[in-house]
Amino acid sequence: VDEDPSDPQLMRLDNMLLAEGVSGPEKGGGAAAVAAATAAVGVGADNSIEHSDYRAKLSQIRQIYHTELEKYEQACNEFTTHVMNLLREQSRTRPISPKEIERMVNIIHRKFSSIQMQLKQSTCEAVMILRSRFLDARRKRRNFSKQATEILNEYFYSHLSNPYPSEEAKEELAKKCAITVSQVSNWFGNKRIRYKKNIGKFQEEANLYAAKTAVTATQAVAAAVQNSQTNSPTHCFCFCFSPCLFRFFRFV
DNA sequence: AAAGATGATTCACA
DNA sequence: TGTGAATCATCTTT
Repeated sequence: VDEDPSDPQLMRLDNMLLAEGVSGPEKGGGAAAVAAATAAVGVGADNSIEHSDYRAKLSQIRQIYHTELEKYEQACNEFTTHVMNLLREQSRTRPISPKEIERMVNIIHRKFSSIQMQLKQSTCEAVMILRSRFLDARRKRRNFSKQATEILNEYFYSHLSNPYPSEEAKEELAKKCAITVSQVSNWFGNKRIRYKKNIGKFQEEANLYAAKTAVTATQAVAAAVQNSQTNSPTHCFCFCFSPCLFRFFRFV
């Protein structure tokens, strides 16, 4: 897919989350984080997500991740100082070595970092869910506008002898039709094969578009004729033998 | 609901 | 790598 929907922001978040190696699933704990993160992936009843919607939800997830992370950080610090205070109190009744304190702090930090890992994992999952739903939504087929098909058909039937638009032509068509270049490519791919399979079925359409382009060509000729009366007459000759006109006269 | 139309995807090939 | 062909999935028409 050349129009990759993967948002650079999303990739950054993914990479950030995955780079540190998310640990294996540890059940229990971090449930609140999972709930918070996945809650951000709510979708409409029709299960479709607009691009802006998608971005909004993505930043929502990111925000949840960061606030949760901050909360854990704070909780970790608070708990550590709490334990330190307890140890200090205990030191009045029994001797406590610095090594024991260090060990305690280590245990606490390990515990909290494992919780943070779970947070990362659940955020990752939430992003994945969001992304897959977004992709599903994009997968949904929607017909092009009438105007767009008109433009595409005009090109197709006026280039019937070689209906292979160049990359530049595709880009221009895409721009005119407000679709992507790959959609233009798809359209032409489908059109060529379907036209070839049943030329008879498309005859009417072909005539229609040949006539349509002929009319514009005729108008151009008329303009050229008028122009040639005041300027050089060579232009008129060129217009008269345009392929569109030629085809038009063959059909009618 | 069935049939037809149409945009997208997949795969093979030159 | 662009294309043809087959096919899928969804939209539109009947």
